[in-house]
Parts: sequence; C-alpha cells; structure tokens
Amino acid sequence: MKKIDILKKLRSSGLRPTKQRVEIARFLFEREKTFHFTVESLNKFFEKKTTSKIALATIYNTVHAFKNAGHLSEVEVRGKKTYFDTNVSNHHHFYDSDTSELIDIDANDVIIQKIPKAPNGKKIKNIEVFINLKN
Amino acid sequence: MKKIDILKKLRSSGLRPTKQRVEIARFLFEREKTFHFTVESLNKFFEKKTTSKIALATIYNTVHAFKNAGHLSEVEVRGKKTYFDTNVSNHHHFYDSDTSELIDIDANDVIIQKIPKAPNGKKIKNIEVFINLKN
DNA sequence: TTTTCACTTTAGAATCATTATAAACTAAAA
DNA sequence: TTTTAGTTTATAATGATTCTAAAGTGAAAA
Ligand SMILES: [Mn+2]
Ligand SMILES: [Mn+2]
Ligand SMILES: [Zn+2]
Ligand SMILES: [Zn+2]
Repeated sequence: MKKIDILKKLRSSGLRPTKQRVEIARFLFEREKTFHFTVESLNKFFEKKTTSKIALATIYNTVHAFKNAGHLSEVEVRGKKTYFDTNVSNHHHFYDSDTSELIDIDANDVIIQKIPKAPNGKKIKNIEVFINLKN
Repeated sequence: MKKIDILKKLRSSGLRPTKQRVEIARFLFEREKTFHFTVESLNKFFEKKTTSKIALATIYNTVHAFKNAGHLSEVEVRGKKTYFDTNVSNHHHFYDSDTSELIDIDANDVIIQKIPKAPNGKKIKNIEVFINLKN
C-alpha cells in the first residue's frame, strides 16, 4: 500500500492526516497481508517505538474512525477485548482458543448448502462461519 | 423439567441446593423451550420479584457453575455483555442486531458442503454459524 | 440441644477495557 | 498575526465482571 492510499484512507474516514494518524494507518495498512489486532496490541507496538508514543485515546479514536468508514471490520471473539481485522471483505475464521489466534478463511472456501429461512419480516444480512480449533 | 432434575443440575455443578440457587435454576430450566439471557436480564427478573432479591455475585457464581458443568453455554455476540444459552446442544444462531436478539437454528438446518482443512497440527473442534439479520 | 464447621450469601471494592472530558496544542485560513 | 476548527493528550468516568472479607446458614458432631 502506497503513501497516497494511506492518505486516502484517512481522508475517507473524515480524518486529517496528522503525524499520529499516519503512523497508525501505515502500521495497519502498509503490509502484504491483512491481519487481526486488538487496541492493546496496537498500543504496545507504539509504546515500544520510543520515537513515537501515541495516546491510547488517539488509537481508539482512529481505529473507530477507520471502522466506521469500512476500512476495518470487527471480529467477535470470546473474551473481553475487541478484535479488529484489516480484511474487510466477506470471509470466515478459524479460531484457536489456545493461542487466541484468528486465521482467515476465504469466503470461497466455505460452501453452505442449506440454511433456514430468515424469520418473518427479516432478511439475511450476512453469514459468518467460525471454525473453532483444538490440538 | 421436574424439581428432581433441578436438584440434579445443582448437584452435578457442585452446588448445594440453597434457596437462591434453586430459584435461579428453576427460572433457567423449568420451561418448555430453551432461551438466551444475560446476567443483567436475570438480575432484573429477581429484582422485580420482591419476594426474593438475590445478590449479583450469587447470580454470577451460579451461572458460572452451571456453565462449567455444561448446563449452560456461552454465545459470542457483539456488544459488551455476555450471553448465555440454556440450549447446550450443538446449534447455530440468527442474530438480529436491531433487537440484540438471538434465535436458535437447529444443527440439522445448516448443511456445510465444503470447509478448508484445519491448519497444521490442529483439529476442528466445532463449527458455529451466525446468520446476521436485517429488516 | 448446643457447638462446630464447611459452605454460602452478600455488599462493596477492585479490575480492566472502553469511552468521555476538558485543557493544551497545531496548523490552515482569515 | 490572529482566529478557529480540529487534534492530542492525560486523566476521569463508566460498566460488566470478578474479588474480598465479613456475616449467615444449616447439617452433623459432641
Ligand atoms: Mn468478545
Ligand atoms: Mn461479545
Ligand atoms: Zn479476518
Ligand atoms: Zn442458542
């Protein structure tokens, strides 16, 4: 992902490209593969980089802005912390409760043959499949 | 569910049948159909019954004991509160985010034709399907 | 019957992720 | 240069959950 795209992501989220926000955006989006993270893990990363300490509130605010703009999705995982995902396409997950690790499953790798009708007056928005793992 | 089964559920959870625990167990298990609840909803119910106020800590303790004994399951739902389920069989859920309501789907009503292999060294424990609803 | 004692209940404190607040800061525009 | 809207930040507040420690309960022992 190029720098111009980082700026585009920020602008489309209603965020001015400040130093802190650009750093967060680069960490999230300047990589080969998408990944899953928590606010805590993000914060730890920036704490280690002594060059740049970013306030926790700024991390929360920026992550939420990206999420609201559709640049991040939220994955529901057992436990207290909220997991975010830079993969915003329709996909599924393996979940390894031993390591608390999420692994993406491409939507095409899951075929559902039969599902029940939606309740009266409701429609199906999307289907999420979680495959829980054990050793 | 008969009173003897209530006592059985308590005993198999390592709990003596005290007045409070029996009340909780009867509310959870003495009904035709299984249901989903939060600790908050349980607590509200007992607050209304002026005959019996049960401390929040007792509700938490009892619910966790039932869960550990396999008499309750936990359903992962978006949002802060933990949802419990008196349906402990393998099944799936509709989730209506408008009303925060969970609706059971029988395991037989979902047929999955294709799933990916588990990652190296891991096995599949179970599969959970969430069908999110909209209006 | 009285005492003992392990188990319970309970109110309130502590924890921890998240959200809110409000003061200081920044930089573009006037 | 001044204004101003937007931003960062430290800290406080919130809310679900867990912990704690003191008081209560009741079955069995003495
Ligand atoms: Mn969760
Ligand atoms: Mn949840
Ligand atoms: Zn993912
Ligand atoms: Zn259910």
